[in-house]
Amino acid sequence: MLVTDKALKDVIFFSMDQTLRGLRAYSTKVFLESGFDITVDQWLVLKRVSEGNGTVSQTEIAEMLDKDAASMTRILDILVKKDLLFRKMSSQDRRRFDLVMTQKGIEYVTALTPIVLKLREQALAEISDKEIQLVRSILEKVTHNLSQE
Amino acid sequence: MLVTDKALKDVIFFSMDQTLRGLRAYSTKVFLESGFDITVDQWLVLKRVSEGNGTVSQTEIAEMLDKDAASMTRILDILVKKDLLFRKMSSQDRRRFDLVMTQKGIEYVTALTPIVLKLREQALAEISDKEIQLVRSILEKVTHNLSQE
DNA sequence: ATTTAAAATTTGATATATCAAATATTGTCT
DNA sequence: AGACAATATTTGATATATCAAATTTTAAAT
Repeated sequence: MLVTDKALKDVIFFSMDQTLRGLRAYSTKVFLESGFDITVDQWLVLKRVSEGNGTVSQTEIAEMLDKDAASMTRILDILVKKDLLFRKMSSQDRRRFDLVMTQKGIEYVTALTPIVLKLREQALAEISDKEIQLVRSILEKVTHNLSQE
Repeated sequence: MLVTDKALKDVIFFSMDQTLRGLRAYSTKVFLESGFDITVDQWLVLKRVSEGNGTVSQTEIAEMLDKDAASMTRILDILVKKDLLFRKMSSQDRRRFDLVMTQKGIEYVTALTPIVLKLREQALAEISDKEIQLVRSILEKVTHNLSQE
């Protein structure tokens, strides 16, 4: 039974995208209001760098975040320009850079981490772990469905 | 009880984003392999135009798709350049353009509509309507949670 | 009828994603 | 050692998103 055309609002992927865009916009706004001029993507990168301070390369961060190497170069350029981290050439492998936090970068991570946790809590209020698990299993099914031939 | 830091893969919003990006990339690939050089965003716009052929403005399409007017201008520029639609000045309101399909645009929509339905079916295989409803209700909760103060 | 406010579209600036091509450096193979 | 493949990063082109400012036209208010 071929489903006929649906209104966009009934397409679950459209709703997902809308919700995510809303969360992204809201988070950026909260960051800004808290005094931190940083986007969500920049935050994700900064946080991963801070977790492996001085030991992770651009490629490694890109893999963790499922991002393109080219995007990573550009996001890092911005974080460097904002004086939140810097590139240090690896002594073992001169192709790669180890990413190192600046003092300001560390302050950002220290201050933003609890803010991000609170944001997440707010977004997931009244939603049980069981429900989240269900959503996760559905996402996994979708990914699996697309990888099949 | 303040949740401590989580690995990214355990953050449900990250997983959602990953799944959506995968679906988007897969769809674009299928479009291309089917002989249609069009992105998912361009498709969404073209489809909405076709549904109100000659009677909808840029702002109206932008609202339906929850997009910025500036983005809409640029996506339409591309669709015009690809000869899939054109802008016709409205006789009632000279500020606005009515969007009109070209023959080629109509052919694209005719051919792509069943492809998109099949993609959606594939992505949602083995997922029940009940599960989709649950995901939808959770997305609504999230959106609601963010709009509260 | 003027002034003023609102609406539709565009444009410029900045951020991000993806793909392909280019560079520099390592690793591997024989 | 020398050739060739693989890896890390960068750069250019194109697509999209968001914000702010500008333009044109219409609507509203006095």
